[in-house]
Amino acid sequence: MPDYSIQNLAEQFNVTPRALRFYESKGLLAPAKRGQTRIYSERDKTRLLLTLRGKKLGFSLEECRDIIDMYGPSQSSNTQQLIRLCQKITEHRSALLEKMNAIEATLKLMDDVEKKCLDRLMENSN
Amino acid sequence: MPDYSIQNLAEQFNVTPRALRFYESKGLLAPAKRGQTRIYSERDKTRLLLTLRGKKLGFSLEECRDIIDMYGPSQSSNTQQLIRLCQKITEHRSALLEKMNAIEATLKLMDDVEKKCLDRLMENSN
DNA sequence: GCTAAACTTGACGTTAACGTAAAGTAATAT
DNA sequence: ATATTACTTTACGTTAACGTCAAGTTTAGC
Repeated sequence: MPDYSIQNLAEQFNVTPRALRFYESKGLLAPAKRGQTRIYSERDKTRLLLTLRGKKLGFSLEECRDIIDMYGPSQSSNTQQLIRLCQKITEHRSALLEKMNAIEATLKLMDDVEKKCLDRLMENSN
Repeated sequence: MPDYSIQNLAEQFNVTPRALRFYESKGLLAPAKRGQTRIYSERDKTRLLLTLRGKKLGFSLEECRDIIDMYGPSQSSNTQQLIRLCQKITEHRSALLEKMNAIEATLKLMDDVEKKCLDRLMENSN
């Protein structure tokens, strides 16, 4: 199982080591340590991927952490918590669907603008 | 054509008057003024909608402004600028498509987690 | 054994997106 | 006429998400 240095992982995802330490301080990552030095596992890599994916969608780091923590192998066989998880998933899903709608609306708008734009370019080239 | 007070428009979109003034200071809105008082038109309302839509998708206010300004009735028959606009649309579109992919990936992940969650709930209820 | 490179932990600085409080004005109700 | 209410500007406060030093440690090469 391949492990990564902080610099290496940072480069893979095009972020700075500072960001990785910051994410750790916020509970998003929890790399192993050999002495003082951080060692990132595949699990950390996956969590980082999910974090950045969440960020791209406009979620805060705290939201990302909560979501990722829940989706992880929480192993909570506790019925109450399982139900909570299902509820959270439903909430989160509708938030994502709203964003989808926003994207689709924007894409449509952009298509219109692009058409008008191209039309004018045609006229101008006469 | 219906105009809106700052309070009214704010309520419609569930934001604060402070936010509207802030958006104005950033060049996103430009309401008319009767004396000191702001009067928001349909155009302002539309721009606000687009702003909030952009925000929901994780764009900064500055990005929102740039995008909205370009898509607006810029009336620039200037060929150079029309070409720039088309390029910007292409860029922006690929950014949106990336977000779509992120959403779809997350939705899939959530479906998986939900299934496992429901499976466990079934077991527990035995 | 020494230096340079890569790592570490503080700690303060910065930007974005507003919140909030102060102090004044303008319209409206009584 | 006055009090309340809704608006205004100005300005400082706040949170998130890091950037940017400063100062020390550990590892790798020679």
